[in-house]
Amino acid sequence: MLRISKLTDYATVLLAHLAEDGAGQRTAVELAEWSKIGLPTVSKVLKELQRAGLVVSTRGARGGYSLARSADTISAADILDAVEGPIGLTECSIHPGQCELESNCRVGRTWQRVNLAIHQALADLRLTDLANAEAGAIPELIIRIGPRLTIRSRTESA
Amino acid sequence: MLRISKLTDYATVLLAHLAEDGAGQRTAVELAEWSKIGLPTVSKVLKELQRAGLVVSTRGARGGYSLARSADTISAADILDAVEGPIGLTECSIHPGQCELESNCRVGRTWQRVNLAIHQALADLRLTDLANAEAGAIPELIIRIGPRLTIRSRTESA
DNA sequence: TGGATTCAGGACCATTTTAGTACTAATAAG
DNA sequence: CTTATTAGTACTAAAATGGTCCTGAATCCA
Ligand code: FES
Ligand code: FES
Repeated sequence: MLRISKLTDYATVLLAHLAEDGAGQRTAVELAEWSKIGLPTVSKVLKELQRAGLVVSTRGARGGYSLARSADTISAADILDAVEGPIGLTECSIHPGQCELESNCRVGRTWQRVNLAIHQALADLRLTDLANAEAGAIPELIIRIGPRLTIRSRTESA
Repeated sequence: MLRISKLTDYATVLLAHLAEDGAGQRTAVELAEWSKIGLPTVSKVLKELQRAGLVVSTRGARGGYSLARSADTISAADILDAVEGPIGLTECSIHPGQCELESNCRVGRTWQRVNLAIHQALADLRLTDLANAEAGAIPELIIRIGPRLTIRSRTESA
């Protein structure tokens, strides 16, 4: 359904680790060893995260990576966007007006809305929540599809 | 973010057309001409939809395709599942226990939940809604992530 | 200063997925 | 029997993904 690339999963794992207490700064090598992911791959992911501004890096001896901001302020959507880029839902959503089907097709716009809604929901899901999933501390979410539809979440008392 | 393959988009377009008033039965050729999608591709998509039980087909002269059930009872999730298959969110979700990272990784389960939630939301979004998106008739959605989190949608008065 | 460490930026390749095509068989109508 | 139409499947081409490697730049420290 919703497919998350391996790279994104790696990113989440790594970020979650960086978010741990006292993790502070870690080198790519440390992270690779800890995570059992290949070093080049870890490097690549971290570089992307750096470009996206989710982690800060220090070069040179005693360098490494650490979170750019607190885990509270990093959302699942941030991670997705960072690693997978702002990819459109359909071809048409990228080049509007160029699609032959556009006249017939009323769907594009709706998928778009759904996409947007999901994105917004994920924007409310914090790294903290991802990391502590088992603890179950997941906060309230509000999603809005288009001008009319709202999706809202709240914590149920189990 | 959420990426929908072209094929899925085609499927939606075609289904929406079949759902139109008085559409009844259409041949693959008609649908191809109407939609401006290549005939072989249209064929392929329709065959998949047939296998998934979303459309029924009649062979031979005067044959064609039509919806297997009313557009009310076909959900966005059905379409996704039909065309894209029941693909897991991450590698690990498919082969649990085989992943080296599993010990470190607390994320998998959460992504899983998110995925599930989205799927459920989409299960409440009907073909009817997709087809009439512009009319804005989008109903209430309820999403549940795990035992604790609930995402709920409702129609806002604009 | 110079060497060691560590990230930055690409280029690059292998594999998998996706999209699309083609061909043959089956089924039904007339 | 002939024609219309879907079913099944195999195949190819193109793109995305996952992963590697190399070269250069920053930083630290002796
Ligand atoms: S398929 Fe192009 S606009 Fe819907
Ligand atoms: S990456 Fe395999 S369990 Fe999370």
